[in-house]
Amino acid sequence: MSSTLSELEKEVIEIFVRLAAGLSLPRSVGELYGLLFISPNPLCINDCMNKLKISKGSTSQGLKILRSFGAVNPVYIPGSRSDHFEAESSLRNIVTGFVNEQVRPHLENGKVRMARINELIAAEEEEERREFFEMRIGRLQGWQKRAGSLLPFALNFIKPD
Amino acid sequence: MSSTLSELEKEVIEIFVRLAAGLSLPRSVGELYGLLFISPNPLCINDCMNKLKISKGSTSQGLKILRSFGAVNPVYIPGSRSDHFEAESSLRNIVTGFVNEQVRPHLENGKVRMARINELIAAEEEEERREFFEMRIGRLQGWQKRAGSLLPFALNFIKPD
DNA sequence: CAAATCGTTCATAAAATAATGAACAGGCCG
DNA sequence: CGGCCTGTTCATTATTTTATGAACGATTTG
Repeated sequence: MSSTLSELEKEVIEIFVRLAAGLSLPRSVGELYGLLFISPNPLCINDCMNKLKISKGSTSQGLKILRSFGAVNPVYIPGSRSDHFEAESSLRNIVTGFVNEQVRPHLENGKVRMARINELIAAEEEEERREFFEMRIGRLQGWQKRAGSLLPFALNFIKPD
Repeated sequence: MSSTLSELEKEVIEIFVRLAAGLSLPRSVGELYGLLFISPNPLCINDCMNKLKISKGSTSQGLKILRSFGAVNPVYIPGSRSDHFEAESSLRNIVTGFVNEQVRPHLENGKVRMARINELIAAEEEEERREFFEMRIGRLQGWQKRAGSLLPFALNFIKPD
């Protein structure tokens, strides 16, 4: 297997590097996914680090992250001692994994905070101010709820592939 | 006007600080929006920097970013020489602005790249490899298109408030 | 069992990002 | 005009994030 990147590989990897940046994931994570996405065969850690010229640590860490939301799957290769990986190619699976891992926790956390905020508002003496606060926080809660309901909807929109 | 943050303010600001982190925007941007969101009156740069205890530079920069996608609007205050700002409270306006500024450019860019990638694939001699590449890139384009059509749809889902 | 292979972890180095505050430009008022 | 107030910019500093690679435990091989 060639240890340098083809033009095609470079181009595809760049797409995912940019995507990773947009999601504020480390660049190496984008590189790894891009490489695996366009690779006809599953690759092991050594293949990845050689082709991408990144360190073993980054490779191990990056694949761990990718596995954590199911963007990459381990593949058993008979006769090889190393773990191999291939890119999960179902967008839906990846997005679902990503949302569950990285997005939902924040939404949950927000809900908890709201309880405290509502208490604080109730304690406001001056009526006009209290009403303003209630209005704004009401809106905030509306957003939260809407985000919560948009999510499953969006996931559904990404039909089963 | 008090120059220290009330409990309520702190709590609300924290919500937006976290949100900003999620969008990988500077913390100061979250602080500023949170402060304005819960403020009954428009605030000027000096108000903001005093209450948040951040530098003039950060304040100026942060408000610039917030204005860039319409999360904050300038308000004319008769008799004051400083610009004042209030939070835009229409989620839809903010999300639309944010998507147009920070998301769409990436999608566009991706489309451009695809042209080059398709050329590269066409040049692949070995049939089996070429077919694999076509399959994967086809999928990639499917994602792109879907992301493009999900966006306006999601914006619409956020009804006019 | 000794040597080699594999993968992870973690202290450290390097790089990227954000905050600071002084310098500056423009406007306003006396 | 000259001092004063506003807000922006940008070089520098501080902070945070990411990458590196050596050390390690686990596993396999001969």
